[in-house]
Amino acid sequence: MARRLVVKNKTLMVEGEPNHSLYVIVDGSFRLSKVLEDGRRQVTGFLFRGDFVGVRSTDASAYTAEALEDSSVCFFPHRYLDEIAIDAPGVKDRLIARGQTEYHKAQDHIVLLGKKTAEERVISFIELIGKTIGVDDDGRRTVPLPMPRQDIADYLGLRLETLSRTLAALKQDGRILELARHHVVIEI
Amino acid sequence: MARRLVVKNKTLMVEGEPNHSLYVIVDGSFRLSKVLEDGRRQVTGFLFRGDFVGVRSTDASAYTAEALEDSSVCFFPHRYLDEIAIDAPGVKDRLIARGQTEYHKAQDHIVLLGKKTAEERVISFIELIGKTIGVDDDGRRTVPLPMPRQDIADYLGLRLETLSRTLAALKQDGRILELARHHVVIEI
DNA sequence: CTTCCAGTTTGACTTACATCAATCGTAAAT
DNA sequence: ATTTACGATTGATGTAAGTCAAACTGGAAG
Repeated sequence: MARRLVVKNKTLMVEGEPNHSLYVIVDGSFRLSKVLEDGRRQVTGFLFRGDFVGVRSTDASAYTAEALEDSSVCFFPHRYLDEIAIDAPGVKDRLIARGQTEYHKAQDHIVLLGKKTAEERVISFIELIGKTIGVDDDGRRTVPLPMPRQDIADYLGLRLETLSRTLAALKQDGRILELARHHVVIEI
Repeated sequence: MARRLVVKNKTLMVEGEPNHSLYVIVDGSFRLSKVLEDGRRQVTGFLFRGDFVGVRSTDASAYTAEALEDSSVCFFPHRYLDEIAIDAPGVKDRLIARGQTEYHKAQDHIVLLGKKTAEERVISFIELIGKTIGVDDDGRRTVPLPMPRQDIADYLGLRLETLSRTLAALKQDGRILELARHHVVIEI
């Protein structure tokens, strides 16, 4: 099981370029994104400790994966993975299960983008990140936001000004207890 | 390989209810959707001949799958599928590959909802459906639209009035050659 | 400690799409 | 052949979010 360190803003995988390894995030966080020809960027997801990326070998990755902070990953070249799978039959079942999990997350993202208002999107986002990497203490949950506002806006399909105003409004009426650049605190 | 007929508007699988079979669409078409508690509905995808649904056994399906027209499917209960997979080792690889394909389609949908204008969404939709079930003839592609306008609007994250106006505008400036309830014709 | 500056927030104004409300078209029922 | 009814279209108006622009902030560098 080889390890690799990925420093902040470096890519693990680039949209359109080949990738022949499966990665598991051991520590840190990543942003997944796709860009349209004219440069508009959509952030399609964030990865944290325990998440997978690169489940299939491909000559043209569907998205770019970039480190939001200095991070470390485990990687398995697919050609070795096939050998492992022969000895450990459960591996493929777990890859299928993982793929379904990712697909279901994508579907939730689709619902968020298709049907929710700006306020609902921001609340859903905080809850989503909070569930994954939030830290609970005394009825309060501190939700780290390792990504810049522009990334959150691009994930939520909002302009960053709208995101900023929405966060301010949520703080204003007490639905966010504490609001800072790299974290928010909410009630559980 | 058991067959099953599904008449128009009947469900193959219901959000929140258990499902223990893998289905392959043999003929016809299906709509995948999820609803929020307040009834807002997001159509997350459409399935056509050759598509899979129900890749994993689950006690709570992530979405509802309904027939857009009288359709037929092949189904494999997962408990039999495991036996098949032992004899045919390639099966699981194909399921993993199929899962990735679905995930990539979901990512394209996310980009559409997050970054595209109403006009771009409608054009992307027609091209997407056209690639899958369009019929080409003499430089023209007839794209069947087996689903009602409301389904298309819910897929594109638009109101149906906006969809209708956008289609009319595309017809107006010749980007759609022919526009009818159940099909459009475009240049290839 | 002070300056710098990218990231963020706030303000003023605009717009794309939503909403509300008729009206139209067409395929099925009488 | 006429009526019905539901899906689709069109029209008038409203609004959430976008755009453009200026001001603020807090960590990094000197």
